[in-house]
Amino acid sequence: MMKTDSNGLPSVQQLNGTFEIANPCAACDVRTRAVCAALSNAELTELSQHSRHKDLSAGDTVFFEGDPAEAYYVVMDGALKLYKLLADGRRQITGFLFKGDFVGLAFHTDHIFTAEALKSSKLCQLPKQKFENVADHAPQLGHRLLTLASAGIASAQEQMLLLGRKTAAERLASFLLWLSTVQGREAAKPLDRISVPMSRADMGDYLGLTVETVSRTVTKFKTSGLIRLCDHNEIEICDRETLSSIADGEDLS
Amino acid sequence: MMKTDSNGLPSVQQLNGTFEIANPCAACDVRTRAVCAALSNAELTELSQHSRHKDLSAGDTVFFEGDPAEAYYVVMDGALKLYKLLADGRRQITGFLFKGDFVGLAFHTDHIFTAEALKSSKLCQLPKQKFENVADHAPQLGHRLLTLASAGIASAQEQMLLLGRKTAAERLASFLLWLSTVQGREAAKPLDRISVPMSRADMGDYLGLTVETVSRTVTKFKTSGLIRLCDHNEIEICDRETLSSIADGEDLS
DNA sequence: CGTCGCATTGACTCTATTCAATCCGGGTGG
DNA sequence: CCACCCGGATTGAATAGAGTCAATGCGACG
Repeated sequence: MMKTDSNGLPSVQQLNGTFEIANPCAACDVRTRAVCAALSNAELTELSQHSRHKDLSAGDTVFFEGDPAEAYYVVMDGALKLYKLLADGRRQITGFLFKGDFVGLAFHTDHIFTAEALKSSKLCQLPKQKFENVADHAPQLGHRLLTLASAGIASAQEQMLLLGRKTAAERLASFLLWLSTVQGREAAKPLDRISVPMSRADMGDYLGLTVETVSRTVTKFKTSGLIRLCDHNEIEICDRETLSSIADGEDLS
Repeated sequence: MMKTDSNGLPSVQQLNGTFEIANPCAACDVRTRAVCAALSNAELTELSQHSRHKDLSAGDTVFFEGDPAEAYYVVMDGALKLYKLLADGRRQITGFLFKGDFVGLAFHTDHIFTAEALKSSKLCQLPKQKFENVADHAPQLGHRLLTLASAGIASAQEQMLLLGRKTAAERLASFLLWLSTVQGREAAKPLDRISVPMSRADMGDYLGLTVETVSRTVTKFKTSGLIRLCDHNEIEICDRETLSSIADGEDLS
C-alpha cells in the first residue's frame, strides 16, 4: 500500500501515519496557522470535500455588506480589506487580512462588511453549513474560533483607541508597526522592510484620516528619518524605537 | 430530605423537578439572558459553587488594564464602563456593559482594559479556571460564547465606523439610539425614555469627542426638539426618525 | 448656605479636511 | 522610441469642525 512520490520528495500524503490520498488540505500552505490547524486529518478530509478555492484579482469583491452569508473563508495567499460604508460614501476599513487569516466571525445571517482583494489572492471557501457541522462536532475547532474571536475583539479595541484618541502621526506609526508585526508572523519577528499592498486612500479609510493627511504624515516620517520609501510599495522602518514611542503617544515632538 | 421555605413562597430550589438546594443561580435575575442560559442545571450547580457575588459602588474598579485575568464576570445589575488609557492619560472607553452582559472575551492572560462601575452594581464572579473547565465540557456554552464574541466584533466594527468617519452629531445620535436599544432589551423594543448613567466625559471618551463637544451637541439636539432632558439623568427621544437618519449619515442639516 | 463636581457656554486655536494644482510612474499606442 | 494618458501620490492654500482654555451655571449634598 505504500505510495512514493514520483519526484522523490517526502509525500505530504503520508502525514500522521495514514494515507490522505486526495486531501488537498494536507498540502495547504497555511494549514498550520489557519483555523484548520485545529482539525484532525479526518475532519479535514470531510471538510475539504466541500471546500473550493477561489482566485481573485486586485479589486475583486468576495461579498458585499448586506449579502446573505453563505460561506467562511481562509486567506491562502494575498491580502483583503474589509469595509463598511455610510450612505454618502464615507468608508471605514475595519480590517486587513493576510495569508492564514480567517473570514467568518462577526456574521450570522448577513455580512456586515464588504470584503475585497487588495491584490491577486487565493481563498479557500468553506460552505457555511458544512463548516458549522464540522465545528459542532470538533470542540478543538470551537475553541480555536473562540481564541480567534477573542483576539479579534482585542485588536478591535486597540483600533478604537487609535480612532478615538490618537493623532494622525500616532495612527500612522501604530499602523506601520502593526504591518511589520503581521508580515513578520512567519518569521516570528517583526520585519523591518514591509510591503504595503494598500493605497494611501485605503490607509486613510482604515486610520480615520484623509488621503492627504496620510501622505503628509508619511512624508514627515520620511523627512525625520523614521522610515524610508523603497520601490514596489515597500517601506523600510529605520527607527523602530521612536516609531513605537510615537505610536504609544509618548512622544510629542 | 424535603426542605420547605420558611416564608412559604414557592421554592426556587424546586425548579426542573429536581431539588437544587443551595443553587443561587436558579433564582438569578439575569439567568435567562446571560451566558448562563446555555448551561444545564447540573453545570450551573457545579459553577455556582465557585461563583461569588461582588457589590460595587459607583467608581469602583473591577480590574485594571494589565492585571492578570483571574475571573469572568456577569453583570447582574448596574452598569460598567471598559476603557483603555494612553501614556498621557487620554482615554478611550471601548464599551458599556449592562444587566446580563458578560465580561470575559478578549483576554487570555492579562486584562486589556480597565473595568469600572458607573453606578452601584452587582457582579457574579466566575473563577477563570473553573469557568473554563465547565466550558470545555459544555459545547452549548462554547457555542454561546462564540455567538457573544461574534456580536462583540460586529458592534466593535460599527464603533470603528463611528469613530473613524462620523461627525459629532452622527456619533451622539448613534449613541442615544444604541442606549435606547440596549435599555429596551428586556421589553424587546427600543425605549423612548432612556437613563444615562454615564457622565458627559464618559460619553466623550466613548465617542472620541471632548466633554464640551458632547455637551454642545446635546444642547443642539435639545434645541432642535430631537430630544428632551429630564430629571435624574434621563433623556427622552422625541424624534427617533430624524435621529436615525442623522446617525446613519443621511441627514446633513 | 456654601461647597464640590459636573455641565454648559463662550472665545479662540489648531489639527485635519477640503479644494485644487502638480507630480510621478507605469502602461499604451502611434 | 517617445509622447500621451491615467490613477495614485504629493504638495499647497484656505477652511471648518472639533479641541482647548476659561468662565459661569446648576444641582446635590453636607
